[in-house]
Amino acid sequence: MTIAETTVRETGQDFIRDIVRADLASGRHKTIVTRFPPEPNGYLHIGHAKSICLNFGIAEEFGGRCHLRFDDTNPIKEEQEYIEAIKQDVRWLGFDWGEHLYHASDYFEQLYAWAEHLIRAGKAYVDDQTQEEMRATRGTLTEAGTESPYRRRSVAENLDLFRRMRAGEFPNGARVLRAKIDMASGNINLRDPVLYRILHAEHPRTGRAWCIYPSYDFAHGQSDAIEGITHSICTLEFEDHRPLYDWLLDSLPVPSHPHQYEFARLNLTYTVLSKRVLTELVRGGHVTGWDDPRMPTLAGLRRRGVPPTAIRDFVKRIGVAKANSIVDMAMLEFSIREHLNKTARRRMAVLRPLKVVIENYPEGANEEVEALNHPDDPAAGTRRVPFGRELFIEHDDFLENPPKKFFRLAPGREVRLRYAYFITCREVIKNSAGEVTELRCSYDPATKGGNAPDGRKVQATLHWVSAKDSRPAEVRLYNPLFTRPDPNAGSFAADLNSNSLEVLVAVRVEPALFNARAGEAVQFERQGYFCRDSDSTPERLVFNRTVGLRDTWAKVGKSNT
RNA sequence: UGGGGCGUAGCCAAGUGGUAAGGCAGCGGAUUUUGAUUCCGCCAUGCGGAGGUUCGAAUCCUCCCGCCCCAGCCA
Repeated sequence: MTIAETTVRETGQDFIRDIVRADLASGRHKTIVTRFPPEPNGYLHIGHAKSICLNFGIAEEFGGRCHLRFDDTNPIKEEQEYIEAIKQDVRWLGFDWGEHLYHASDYFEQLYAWAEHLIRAGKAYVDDQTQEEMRATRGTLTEAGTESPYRRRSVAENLDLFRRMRAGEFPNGARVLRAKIDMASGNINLRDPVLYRILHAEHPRTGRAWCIYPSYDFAHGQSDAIEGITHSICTLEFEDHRPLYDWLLDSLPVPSHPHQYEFARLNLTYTVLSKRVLTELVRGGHVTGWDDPRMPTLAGLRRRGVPPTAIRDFVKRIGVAKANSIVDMAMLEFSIREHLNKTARRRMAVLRPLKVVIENYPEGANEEVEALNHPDDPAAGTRRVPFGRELFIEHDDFLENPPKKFFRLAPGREVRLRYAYFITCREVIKNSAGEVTELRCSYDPATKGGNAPDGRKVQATLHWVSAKDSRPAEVRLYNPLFTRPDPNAGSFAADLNSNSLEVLVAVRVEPALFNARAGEAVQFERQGYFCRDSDSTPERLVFNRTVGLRDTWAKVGKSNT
């Protein structure tokens, strides 16, 4: 493959970018304008990240622009809190809408005028049927619907009624404005869809100015047209709304006629990406909030320590297509580890401490060893780590009766303490329950720094902390929120993982971690990537495990037992 | 049984008539003061199935099978 071809691949190749490229080449468009149009009724999640990266990414790559537009047409569900959170999350992901921040509600007056235009053209009418009557007359998937008795109202009567709807003369649900299309269409979206409904409700932006609100279908395409969007990209479930999208634009004196393209939304194993379910997880107290580190929300991923670049890399890797799919969580984890491996400073922390006393180490001696901050990046420098007669090592790193391929500490066996000395286990101390509580070891002063002058080798290198110089901390380990790779969104409660949070309260961390900054990723050597949680106080450090390291031994160990 | 889509490896995904990219996972091996990282190698005689067209088919045609979406005054 030539360098040129490689470059093309790197920019990301998918059917939408193919269309954009072709539209540019043919001169159909001079500049590309896309938009990311969230409804402010919840927090953004990683599925939205796919859409954000697609829309802003295309704008970036082709020298166009991408608008951030809040699709705020349903005041009952929307809140200002969500608007602010969404803006923060898009920025965090690394995208900038510049001056192009819009709201569908900015266009309410224009949209209203276009509704009257449709009425005058005989293409819309006020329907007095109840919601139940409308449902009954819509027909079914296989049978045509029947026309409303109000469908043949005069233009004058429709106009009068619609104006009175706007004026607030009628209660919620009394009447709607409907497009007059085709009650027998195979496409149910074309069976006289509702364009406006009466909603006496406070809107986060327009307050009480309106008591009728446009439906998604009436607002979306026209908003696109007003903003000069060239490519209106949405998910697959809107595919059969496209004929309606086009019908409206063709029927109205809009300034442009954008085109809608659909792609498959993201699904992730062991995860649910449905705003309804995420909202229920929060409201039902199954998680601590929208930013709970177990949540697939951008706020949750951020708090967990996932870098935005890892999310962008992940999105690039999964591609954009029209086939429904479920992406393996391992792909996301790979992108996170890949980024963190390059950037995170290395530190030592013992998650489940086991005391080690070095019997031949001088009582009361003070010593520090020099440790690398990053093994592959000399520029990251080194730090001093206090060593001492009493240490903690990981409980998992000792086994009294080690199986065949266990390389770590065992009675009589010698291992290396990273950056320090070789030690040998001399004695195992147990409590009355027979549990190992302490190890008595000896060290070889000649191995300082971690190498034996006589060239002898050890099979394992362990992380450790000094007992008196380390501090206690809390560590939160996260597991998937769901027990099944494909949890049922309809009855998610049954698939909830009761072990999604594991709290370790007796963790010991080295001094370099005492001042860890919130949001700064560190690697706890041999454990994984962590970051200080916002729950931390000066007295009590709390760390989140972002993701563990790949653990080949865990697999070997499992198949061994 | 209506309309709209989609089926390429365990999971994503390129491919648009010239003989199946890439990534993740997995499996071997080398290096290693993280059982990490890094590096090397392996992993679809096959593209939902059956026919057909063609010198040649994942790509074109026919029929069949499977999966997803649509019957909100949600988006």
